[in-house]
Amino acid sequence: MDLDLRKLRYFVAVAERRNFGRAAEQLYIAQPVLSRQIRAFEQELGCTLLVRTTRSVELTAAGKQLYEEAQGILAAVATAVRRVHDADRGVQRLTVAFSPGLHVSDVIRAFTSRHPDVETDVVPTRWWEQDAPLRDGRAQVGYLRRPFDDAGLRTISIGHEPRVACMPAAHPLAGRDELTSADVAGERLLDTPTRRTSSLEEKFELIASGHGIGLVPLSIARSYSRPDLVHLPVTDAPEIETCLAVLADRREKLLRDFLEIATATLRH
Amino acid sequence: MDLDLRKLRYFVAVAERRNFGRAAEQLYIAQPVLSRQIRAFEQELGCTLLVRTTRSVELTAAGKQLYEEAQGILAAVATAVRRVHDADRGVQRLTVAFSPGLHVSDVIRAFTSRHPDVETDVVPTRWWEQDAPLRDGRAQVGYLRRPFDDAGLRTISIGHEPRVACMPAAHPLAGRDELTSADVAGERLLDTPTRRTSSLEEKFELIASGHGIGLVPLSIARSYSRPDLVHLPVTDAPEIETCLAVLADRREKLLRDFLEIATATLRH
DNA sequence: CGAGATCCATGCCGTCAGGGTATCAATGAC
DNA sequence: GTCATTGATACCCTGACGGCATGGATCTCG
Repeated sequence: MDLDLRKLRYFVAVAERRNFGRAAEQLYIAQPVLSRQIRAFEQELGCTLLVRTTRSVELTAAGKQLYEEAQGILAAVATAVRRVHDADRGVQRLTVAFSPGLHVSDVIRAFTSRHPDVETDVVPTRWWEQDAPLRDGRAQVGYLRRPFDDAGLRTISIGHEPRVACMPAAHPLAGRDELTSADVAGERLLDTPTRRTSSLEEKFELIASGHGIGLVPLSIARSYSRPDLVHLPVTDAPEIETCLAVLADRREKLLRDFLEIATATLRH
Repeated sequence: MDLDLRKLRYFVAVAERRNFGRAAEQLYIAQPVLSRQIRAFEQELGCTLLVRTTRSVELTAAGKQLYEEAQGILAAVATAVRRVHDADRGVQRLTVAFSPGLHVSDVIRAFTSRHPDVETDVVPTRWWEQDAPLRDGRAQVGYLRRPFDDAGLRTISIGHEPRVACMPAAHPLAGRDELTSADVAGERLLDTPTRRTSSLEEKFELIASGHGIGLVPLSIARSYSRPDLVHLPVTDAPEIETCLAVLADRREKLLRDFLEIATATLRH
């Protein structure tokens, strides 16, 4: 829970050198200090990180895991500090999250041409937690595909796309040219994405293995075409919605500008 | 640089409450302590985070930025601790990075059916730094599309895909049915992805605006089709390669198993 | 096999960061 | 003008972190 970054850095040094003395030297502290700190760290975490003999130091499974996690944490801290300094110098920054298959470059370009001083960045989301980057502060605005967890989010619909029904090639309906929602009403639909059952790809996996049929946006169906699946237009299905989303309590001018530019850009 | 997580938590508490007294109460420390800690934190960072009057506390731009960054950092720390405990209890874990447009579910499924005890996860990469998740420990194996920075990586080619030439609809060659590499030899090619100039989308942007033509994998071309771009097969172009990549010094059995299953799964 | 080298752990000590209490100063409410 | 609220300052104490000296274990080498 309460993890100390200093001790984490110490651990990383030992993990990389596999030698307390050299690590201590590199850290500009005395070796006994390092021994104690690492031991204290292990006690705080409640598990052994290193197997020491007088001749060797090896990582336990927990130690290996921690070493991997440490990379990301320390990198995140470093970029955080840099960005805070940037912000202090007046640099503005906007990060846009986008879900698989969505295109954001038009809007990013329009936005940066209007705000050349603002640092922009994009970050891909995972299909089953599209809202995560917005909620944990990695992004301030998202291009997301419904449905997603929109509690606490303000959303603006920015486009529709036909849904197509996706089913195994061997499915009774697969021979048809097009379907109506009445046709698919009797079928088992795979719609709600959950962590375990469906990344986007796994959704197609489930469909291919006969667990049901899916209604997916046309562009996604096109890019994920597989020989064992067929896609059929559903003539009267409600179109699928693409949204802009921001945290509901955000009111910054920069965000308003982005939303305005984004919605304006869309009507070509 | 050397950021203290305790102080970061303190800052978050104040940022959320916008009140030192309440924040201190929530943190179970005395209010004067909190005042001093925050001030020390500001001095360490070298910039002001909060504007205090006796009646109100407001965030500066730097403070807002830090608050956003803090969310991600503290979340990352929490999951790191959880994963270390899991690893200590013997839970194994494998995270697969995949570049836009690649499909990993077949292999993930095959792998999890062989190793039901192993926690698997996938993480999308950004087009212009496909190797990043491998290098910072967020993933142990990647499904990447060449070219990427493979220094220190071990790669296994797992597939080829035809390249198609992508150019503006107004381009002289756009009327042709297909091209040879001789046709594109005289053209300005946009190939190396760099941070500023090209996310995948921005690459198409550049192409559309006449900065050159691109050679892209067929499946990508299909999913990113736009009215102002045309895609033409290049009959004799070398096919584009999809790779598995792992850090060169990784030799874990789990990784070897994954690579084996992955290569076996691919030859259907 | 014994001497020396190497390496991590332990004991003991000093310093300073972090936490507590008491109190002041500034501001807004009435 | 009085009082409540809130952040800052002053002063003290405890304990974590660092240093040094040294012990104990193991490997190497003659």
